[in-house]
Parts: sequence; structure tokens; C-alpha cells
Amino acid sequence: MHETPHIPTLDDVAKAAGVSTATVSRCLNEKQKVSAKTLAKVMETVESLGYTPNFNARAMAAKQSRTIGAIIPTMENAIFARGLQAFQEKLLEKGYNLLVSSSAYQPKLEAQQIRELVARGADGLLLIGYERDEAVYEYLARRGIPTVLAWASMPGSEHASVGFDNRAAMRLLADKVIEMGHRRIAVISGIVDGNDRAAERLAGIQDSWQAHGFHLNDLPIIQTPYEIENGATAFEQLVQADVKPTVIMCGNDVLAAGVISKARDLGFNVPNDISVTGFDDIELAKHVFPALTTVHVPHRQMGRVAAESLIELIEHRVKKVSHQLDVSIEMRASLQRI
Amino acid sequence: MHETPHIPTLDDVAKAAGVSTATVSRCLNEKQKVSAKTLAKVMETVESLGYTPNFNARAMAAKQSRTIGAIIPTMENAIFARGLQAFQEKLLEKGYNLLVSSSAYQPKLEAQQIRELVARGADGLLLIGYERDEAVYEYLARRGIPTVLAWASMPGSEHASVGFDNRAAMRLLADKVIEMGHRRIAVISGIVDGNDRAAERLAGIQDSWQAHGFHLNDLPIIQTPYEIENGATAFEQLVQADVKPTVIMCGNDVLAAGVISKARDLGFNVPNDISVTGFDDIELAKHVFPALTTVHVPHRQMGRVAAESLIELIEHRVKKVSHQLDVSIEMRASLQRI
DNA sequence: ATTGTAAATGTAAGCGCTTGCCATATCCCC
DNA sequence: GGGGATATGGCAAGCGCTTACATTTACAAT
Repeated sequence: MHETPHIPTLDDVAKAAGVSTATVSRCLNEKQKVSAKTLAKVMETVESLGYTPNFNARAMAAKQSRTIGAIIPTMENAIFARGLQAFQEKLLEKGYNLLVSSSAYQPKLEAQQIRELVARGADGLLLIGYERDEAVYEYLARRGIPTVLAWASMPGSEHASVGFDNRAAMRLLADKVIEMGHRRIAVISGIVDGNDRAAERLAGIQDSWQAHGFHLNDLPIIQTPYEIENGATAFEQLVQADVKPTVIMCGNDVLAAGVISKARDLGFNVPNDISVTGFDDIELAKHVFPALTTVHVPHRQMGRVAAESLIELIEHRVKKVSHQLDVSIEMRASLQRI
Repeated sequence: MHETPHIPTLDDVAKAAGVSTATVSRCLNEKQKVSAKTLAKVMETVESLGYTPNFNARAMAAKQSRTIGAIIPTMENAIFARGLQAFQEKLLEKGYNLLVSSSAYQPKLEAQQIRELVARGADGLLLIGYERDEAVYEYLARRGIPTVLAWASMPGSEHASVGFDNRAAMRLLADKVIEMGHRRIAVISGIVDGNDRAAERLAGIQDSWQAHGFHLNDLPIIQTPYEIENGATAFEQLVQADVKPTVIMCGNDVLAAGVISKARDLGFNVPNDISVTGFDDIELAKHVFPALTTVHVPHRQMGRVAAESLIELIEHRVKKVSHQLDVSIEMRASLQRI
């Protein structure tokens, strides 16, 4: 498209300003070490030459990139959007940049992307959940890459984390459901294999179910990837059972939205004929009809705290941090007393 | 957290394998230039040392990063998710990596992120829409960075683009709406300032409106950022007017979802009392109730074609590419004949 | 054997920046 | 005005890799 038309470098700026490259570098990075006069002169030439520092060269020489990497399971739905947004805002505020990849819920891909981000010189990493191959953690430890795990919490774990107790939260919701008279619960869970959050949420329902004296065999469960369409499909299957459930508890709001949509198509009145619950409290939750009873997760807070913790780890080499945030049950119209 | 425990470099591998760094580099990048025996030996040491190439060093020495950058206005909703996903898939297939930033619909931020990505050594860029400061295009041209603009199309423009005609598409939908008997249309548009897609969509409605002999003064318009909540709020305002609209045409599906939700809260029956239309055909569109009449955009195709075009630009230094994709009107229950 | 050619490998010069260390300027006080 | 403390600025050595060019090796043909 173009014959690369010389791109200005530090050297060019130095020559043009009549100083050494060291001085230009200082003007860019440690202004206080430079006299006001020199600074002004240098900045002016930087401006006039349209100079932009080469990031790779900088990262290489400084052995730090002020970049942190995040790998989330998916960008296709809003689950992680708000939290990540807050994470990024806090990062920018502290002078860091964010690099995001999505692993499509595939551990192999995630491992690969971790290496990729590390190879790119990420100073730290944000990962979702804790369930991954031990080799990955070893790799991270060997390279000395500070890492924070979010969206889950592992009391007693050796890893830094910022999250909440998925299991306890879902159990709380299930308790509520049973309290409201429901005795025929069906579950649409995310795929639990390789996804600790999904697994824990499911376990939370099971905890409650058993604690109330019911048998696990009487708790129908469908596992399916977190997509709105899958919620719809799973619902269709569940209501074909001999014993119709009175409530569908979903692994997250996206599945629940699919359920509500399909239920209406099939002529069910939610919540009169059947109740539905979700998890996450994404924005959509209060805009579906009927509004979704769900577990409210403090996404923005989680993002902010994760950013602060990670920076702490990077800059002060703190041993470890662990924050468990509180969640709450958001009662809305989709869940009704039976 | 750790005393950085020596990270293996190319040199380490070379020494351990008893060859030169050049040979190791060749084993990693141009296998065919190396004898099978050497290759095997080197790869083995790479493996045993757990060596990962340093990306920054590589990009610097090779003057190319096999990375391409994309800046989208927002990650908070699903508008760009599917297209970007397809874009990335095609990129990976061709051996490129993707770096994504979001500009929050702020031109200043976008300009900054463009510089950031270029500084990081991006070989090419994907940008959304065409409306941006001329200085940005000049910068890109000066650095010789191949760039593809997507989600919009500019016949006759000098820039490479892959998109569709927002204006014509929306006009088509508006024609349909008017054909169905609607004479009192209200519009909830995205913020048109700095957003050519939003501006063109709005213009499309206005085109149709005037072509049918109506006066622009009789077309109420609210501009608001693309958020579900904002659609709800805007709707509330619009129905307070003396002359109630019979249809609300929204700048995208997210706004429309907010409208549908709020309409129900206020006791309106959609579409009997009032019709609603969207734009984009995101997954949600067919899962709200009633299902949304909208403009179907071939997001995945757009992503794929954009990736191919960009790579073409980068590798073959083709002069320019421009693809205009077809969109279609997706008629669903939210729009009713009056 | 000798030579020619191509394939395989090595040598070393950067890529654009940061930073430890050293050399000046600058300034203040006596 | 001299001595020393301190603020500035320069020098040059890398950071880990690629690659043009030089050198060596392998092998076939003479």
C-alpha cells in the first residue's frame, strides 16, 4: 500500500532536539529527572516529528510492559462484560493496559493463550475460575507471572483470587425456591466439565435439595453451553417429562432467558404455570418478561478489586490476596410461590 | 511473588542443542531450511527447556508481528461479538493473532488506541465505520498500516471497507413500516455524532419518510446511547407526546429490547397497541416477546470477509478492497399492520 | 582425487528502547 | 572565588530475536 516512509525513532528525536537518547527517554518516562527547559524542547520535537514510542522495544528494554492480560471464557454474551469493563477502567487509572482473549470455554485454548500473553510480556494475568491443569499453574509460577483468579473463590487455595462462593449463592437461591413450596425442580446447568463455576452452582442446588430431604435421582439436570438458544432447547426437553417441573433453575441468566422465551412459545405462563430462576443478574435479567429472579453478582466491584489486587501483586510482590465478595438474591416476578 | 527464575532464551536453547541461534530460529520459523536431524534435536531441547519465544523481541527483529488489531465501539453488548468472533477465527486460520480494544464510542479514545496498537506493532487494523478525524487516516497512511473499515460501506471512498449500506437498509425497513399503514412513526436512534452507522440509519428513515410525502417535523426522534435501559427510558418519553406513535423504530436491537420491556411495564400490548422495530438481528432479537422485526446483518460473513481483505492488504499489498454485503429485512411479530 | 554446486549452518549486525554509571553543569555557602 | 553537594545529561551495554552474508559441509559429477 505504501513504501514504508521512515517512522521516527527515539534517535531521530534525540538528534532533532540536540540531546542524547537517554534524555529523550527520561522525558518520556521520568519527567522529574529532567530540567524543564530540556523537557519542553524534547516534547516539542516529539510532537513535531509525530513520534510514538515503539512498544516492543520498550517492553524489551525495560523488562516490563505495563500490560496485563485477561482470558475470559467468552465474549459472546454479557456475562463478563461489565466486570471486565470495570477491571479495565481501574487498570487504565493505574497506568496499565489490558489485553483480552477469549478461550471459548476450551482449556487447551486457554493454556495456549496464557503462553501467548506471557510471551507478549504481560506483567500479570486475570483468569476466570480456578479449575485448570496443574501444569498451567506451574508454568505461571516458573515464569513468576502474578495471576489473579476471578469469578470464583477458593478459600484455602494457594492462588490469589477475587470472587464469590458460587455454591453457597446458588444454594441460597435453591433454599428460597424450596421454601416457596416448589418440590419439582429441574435444572439447566452450564457444562460443568472444566468449568468450576458451573459445577459449584449445580452442587449448590444439590446441597439444598438433599438438605431438604430429597433424593438426587429426583432432580432432573440438563447440561448445555451457555447460549440463549440452548436454554430454549433444554426447556423443551424438560417439560416433556412425565412429572412436569414447577420451576426451572438455570445456571445463568442467558439460559434462563432462553427458557422464558421458549416457555411462552409453548404456551406456558411464567410464572403461573412454571417458575424460572437465573444467575448473574446481567442487565437483560430485569428486561425479560417476566423479570428474572436471579443471584446478583457484584460484577463491577469484582472487576475493580481484581485490578487492584493484581497491581498489588505486581508492584509490591505481595504474597497473596483473596477477596470473597457478597452476593444477594434478586427476587423478581419469574419465581412464584406455588 | 518469586525471584524471577531464569527464563530460557534462544541462546540457552542454542547452547544446549549445540547449534547457533540462527539455526534455532530457523527451526522455529522456517523448518524447511534445516536438516531433519538438527530440527529434531533442537525441538527436543526447546521442549525440555520449556522455551517460549519472546514475542516482543521477535516482532522487533522481524519487523512484523503477525498480529492484527481491532477497535470496536463497545464490548458491552452483543452487536459486534459475532462478527468479531468470525473475524478472529479466520485470522487464526491464516496464522494471525487478534488484539481487541473497545473505544466506548469515544473518538479520542479510539485515536489513542489506534496509536497504541500501532506502537505494539500491529500489522493491520480493523476499525468500525468510517467517520473519524482525517488526522487519524493520515497517521495510518504515514505509517503504512493496512486498515479495513467494517460495519459500514462507503462507495467511492478511498478506504478499504467491508460492510453494508446502513442507510439503504433502514430505508427499506421504513418503507415496509409505512407500507403497513403506519403514519405516526417515532424514532429512537443511537447518538449520531461521531457514529456514521447511527447517522445513516436515521437518515434512511428520514429518506423514506420524506419520499412518502411526510414532513421531517412530524418525525419525533430521540438520540440515546445503545443500552437497553436507554431504550426503555426513551420509550417512556415518546409515549407521553400528544400524538401517540403507532410504531417505534429503533437504531438497533438493544434499544428495541428496552422499548418492548418498558412498553409491557406501562401496559402496552406490542404489537397490538404499538409496533417496534430494531436493527442488527442479534440473537436476542428472536427471543424477546414479541420477536423483533429487524434488519438482518450478515455479521459472521462480514467478519470473515474483513479478515480476508485485511490479510490481502497486508500480504499482497493490494491497492484497495471494498465489499458491500447484502442485508435483509427479518419480519417478526413486533411489527404489525395497522 | 578434484572440483562445482547446493544445502546447512554459523557470524554478527542490528531492531528501538531503557538504565547503570560516569562526566559535567549548576548552585550554594563560606 | 573555591569547594563540594546536587541536579542534569551522555555513554554504551544490553534486552531476545531475525536475517543478510559468509562459511562450511555434503555430495555428485568429472
